[in-house]
Amino acid sequence: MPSLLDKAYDPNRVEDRIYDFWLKGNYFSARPNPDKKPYTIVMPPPNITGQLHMGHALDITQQDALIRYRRMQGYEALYLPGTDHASIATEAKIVEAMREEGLTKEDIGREAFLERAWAWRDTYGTRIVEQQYKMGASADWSRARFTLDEGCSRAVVRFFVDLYEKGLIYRGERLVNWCPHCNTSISDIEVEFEEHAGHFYKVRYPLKDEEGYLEIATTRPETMLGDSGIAVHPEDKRYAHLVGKTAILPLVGRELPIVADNYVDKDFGTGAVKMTPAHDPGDYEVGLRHNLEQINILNPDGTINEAGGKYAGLDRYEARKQIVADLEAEGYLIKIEPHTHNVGGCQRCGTVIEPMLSTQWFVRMEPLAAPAIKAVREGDIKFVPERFDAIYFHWMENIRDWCISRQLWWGHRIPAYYCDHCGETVVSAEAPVRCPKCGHDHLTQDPDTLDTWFSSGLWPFSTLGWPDETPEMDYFYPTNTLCTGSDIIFFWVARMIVSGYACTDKAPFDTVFVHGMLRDALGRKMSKSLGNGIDPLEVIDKYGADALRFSLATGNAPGNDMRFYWDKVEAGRNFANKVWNASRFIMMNLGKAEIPETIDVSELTGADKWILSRSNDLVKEVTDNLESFELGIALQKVYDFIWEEFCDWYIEMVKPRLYSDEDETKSAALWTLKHVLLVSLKLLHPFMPFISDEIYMTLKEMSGDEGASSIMISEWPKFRTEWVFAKDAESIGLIKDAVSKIRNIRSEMNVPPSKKVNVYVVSESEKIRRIFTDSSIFFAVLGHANQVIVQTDKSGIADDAVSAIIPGALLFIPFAELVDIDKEIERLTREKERLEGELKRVNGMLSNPNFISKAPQAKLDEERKKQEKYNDMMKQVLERLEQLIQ
RNA sequence: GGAGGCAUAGCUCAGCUGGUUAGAGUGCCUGCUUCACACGCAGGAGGUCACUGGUUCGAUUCCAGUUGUCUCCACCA
Repeated sequence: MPSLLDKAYDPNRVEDRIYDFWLKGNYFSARPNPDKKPYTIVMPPPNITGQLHMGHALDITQQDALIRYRRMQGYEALYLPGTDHASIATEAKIVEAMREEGLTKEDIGREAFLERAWAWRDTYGTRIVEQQYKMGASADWSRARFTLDEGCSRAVVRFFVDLYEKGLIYRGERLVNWCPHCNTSISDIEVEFEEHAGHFYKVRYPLKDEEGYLEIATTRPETMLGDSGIAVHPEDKRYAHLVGKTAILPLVGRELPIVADNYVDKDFGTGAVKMTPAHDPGDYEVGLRHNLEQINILNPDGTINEAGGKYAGLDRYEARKQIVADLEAEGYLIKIEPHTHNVGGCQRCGTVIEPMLSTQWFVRMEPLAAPAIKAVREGDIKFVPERFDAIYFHWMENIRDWCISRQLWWGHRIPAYYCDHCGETVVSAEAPVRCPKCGHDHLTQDPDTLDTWFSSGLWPFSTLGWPDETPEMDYFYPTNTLCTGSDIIFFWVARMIVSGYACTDKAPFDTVFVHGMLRDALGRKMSKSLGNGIDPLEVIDKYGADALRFSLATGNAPGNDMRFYWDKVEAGRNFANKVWNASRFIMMNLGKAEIPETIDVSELTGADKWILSRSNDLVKEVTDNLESFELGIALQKVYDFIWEEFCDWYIEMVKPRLYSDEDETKSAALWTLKHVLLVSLKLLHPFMPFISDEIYMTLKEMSGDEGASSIMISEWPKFRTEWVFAKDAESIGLIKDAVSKIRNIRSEMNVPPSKKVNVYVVSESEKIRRIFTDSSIFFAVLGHANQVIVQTDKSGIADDAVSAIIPGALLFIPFAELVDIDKEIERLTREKERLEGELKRVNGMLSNPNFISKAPQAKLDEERKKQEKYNDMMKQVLERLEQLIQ
C-alpha cells in the first residue's frame, strides 16, 4: 500500500508488486471467447543468445501499449510471448563458450552438444522472461512458446513436407554462401557487405597456339586455381579474334576456353574476365551457359583442397600470398593496384564468406511470393508507415531461391532420409522404416538443420497450434498487429507472410507496424563491439519501467530511428512523479468525503465543465491517435493534458474551493478531480501501466471498493457528446489569458508573489463581466490578487495603473509605488507592434479577392473573427497609449 | 548502380489529410521554501522551418531539383 506521505514516487517499491498483482489476477490470460472480438499480437521471439537489449524494450513498449489499449476496449487481447532458438547465433555462442574449455563440437558429439544447447536455453530463456516481466509486458505466459519446442517443431516438419510434396522444396548442388568459420552455408540475406581496402591484381594469361597474352584483373588471385575459362564481351573488338581460342592458366597450366558473354562489362578492368564457376556467382551463371568446368578448390574450413595442387592445405589467404609471389617470380604479375571493393561477411561472425558449390536444400520462392505480394498490393496487409511496402515489394519481386539447409546441429533437423542401399531420398514427417524404392531398411536422416528463419516464419500460427485445427487458431488467427524493427522485414516479416499464405491460405496479420533502429545518444547503432549498449534493466533500476517506456514511446514518429537519452528517461520519471503528486493531492482532499458516482451537470462550475470538456476531447484524440498507431502523439497529449491543463490550471483553480468550508461547489470540484484523474489514468495506462494502476487501485480502495480489479481491465473512456461545453471552454480560455497577462506584468515589474494587489477588470460587455465575476475566486488566487473588481468603465482607477489588454476587456493593476511610465509605454508599444503584425497578415488575407472567393467558408469565418478580435485589442492599446503619453 | 529516410530553438525531436502567434523535452536567463510535487511553480530569451524553383488565394507542410547526412537493396571480375 502506498503512503500518501511519500512526496516522491518510488517505482522500485511499486512495480514488482503490481506485476505480481497482475499475474495473480490472471489478467494477461486470453482464451477464445465468442462474446468478444479477438485482438492478437504475437511477440517477436527474442533470441536466446543472451539478454534483452533496448530494441526489445522498444518492441515491448509498443506492443504492450497496443495490447493494453485493446484489452481495455473490451477485446479478448492476446499477447503471445516466446523465444527463438536462433540456430546459428546460439550455436556460435555455445561453440565459443566451449572453446574456452578447449572443446570443439566434434569432441563431444551431436547429442552432448544438444544437451548443452538445451541447458543454455533454460538459462537464457528464463532470464529473458524475467526481463520482460520487468518491462511490464502483459503477455499470456501460459501460452509462451519456443521455436524448437514440440509443437513448433511439428509445424516446421509439416511445412517442409508440404512444400516438398508440392515441388517447392528441392535439393541440389548450387553456388551458396559459405562461412568458413561457422562451417555452414548461409542464405543471401545473411551476407553483409562491407567496403574493404583491397587490391586489384593484374595477371598475364598466355594464349595457347599463338603469341601474346590476355591481361586479367582479379581481387581474389587464389581463385585462379579454379579458373576454367575466360570471358569477353561479344562486341568487344579488342578480343573478337580470340573468342573460341584457348588461353593457359598460369602456374597451373590448365587450358581455358575463351568465350563471349554479355555478362562482361567492356569498360571495367581489362574487359577480359577469368571464369571461376565454382566460386563466383556471376561466373557460375556464365559457366552454365558455356559449359565451363566447375572446379571446387576450397575445403569447408576455407583451406585449399586437393584441386589446388601444390597449394592444397593452405589457408585461402596464405594461398593468395603464395600465388601472388609465384606469379611475380614467374613473370606473370603485371601490377598490383589498390582497390576498394565490397566484401561479403557472415552476419553472425563477420568472417569473409566464400561462394562455394555445395549440395543444399532450397525453397522455390517465386510461386510462394505471388500471394504475399498480392496481399500487400491489395491492402490485406498494411505496412505502417506505408513507405515500407516499397522495400517489401522490391525484395519480393526480385526474390531468389532460399537456401534453407545449415550444417549446424542446433535447430530443426531436416526431415529427409536417404536409403543406405539405393540412395533414394524420402521426405517424411515420420522416419520411414524401409525404403519405398528398394525396400531396404537402413535409411539415414539428413544431418543438416534448417535456417532459423524457416521456423520463425511460422510463428504467428505455429504458436496457436497449427497444423492442428485448434480453437485458438480458429479464434485468434489471423492475428492483428505485427510490431517489429525495419531491419528484419526480409528475414522475418516477408517470410511470415509467405508461409502464412502457404500454410493457412490467409494473411498472418493485418498490419505490420514498423519501428526504426534504436541508437545511442550519439546516433550510433548500439552494439556489443562498440560497448555502447544500454541494459534496460539498469534503466528500470534507476528510474522505473514506466519512465523507460515513456522515453521509448514519445517524441518519435513511426518508422524513424530514435536515440536513447537518459534525459528523456528522467523526463519520464519526472512525469510519473507529477502524476503521483497530483493524485496524492486529490486523494488527500477526497479524504473520507462521500463523492457521488455521477453528478448533475447543473452542479458544476465553469472550470469543472472546462476540464471535463477538455478531458473529453482528450479521450477522442488519444483514441484516434492509437487507432492510427501514432503512439508518440497519443502519449504526448496525455502528458500535456495532465501536466498543463489538469495540474497547472485546473488544480490551481480549484484550490480555493477545496480550502473553503462553506463553498457549495466543493463536492462538484472533488467529483471533477476524481473523475478527470480516473480518465487520465486510463488514457495513460497503456504507456505507463504500473503507476497508473497503483494510483487507480488506491483510489478504488479509498472509495471502499475492496477487492477491486485492475485498471488493466477497466473500460477505456468514451467520448461523450453531453460533455462538450464550448461556452465554458471559451470563458476559461479568456480567464487563462487574463491570468497570464497579469503574471507577466508582475514578473516584469518584479513584484514578489507575497505582494497582493487589486485587479480591475473593465469591460462594456455584460457577458465578459459575468465571466470574471463568476471566476473571481480562482482568478484572484492565480493572479495573486487581493480583490477582483469588475466594472463597466475606468472610474476610480488610478491613471498610472498598469494595464493589460485581453479580447473584450482591459485589466488594470494599480500599484502603490510610482509606475515607470516609460517602461509601461514600451510594453504597450510591443503589444501594439505584435498586433500590427497580426493585423497585417489578417487584413492582407481578407483583402485578397482570390482568398475571399477560393478559401473555404470556415477559414474565412475564422480569419474574420481574428480580425475583429485584433482590431478590438488594437483600439484599446491605442487608447491606452494616448492616455499615457499625454 | 538502384531505392528510401532525414535536414524545424544550443541539443534531441514532434508537427496527421497545406491556413497555428511554429511546439515539446532538455539546456539557458529571472523570480519563488505559494499548505501535491524543487523529480516543483511562475515569467522570459532563443527558429529567414537546409537551399533553389514550381503548384496554390496561401507552402514548414505538396511537387521537382541542389547540397549535406543516414539506411536498405544490388555487388562488376
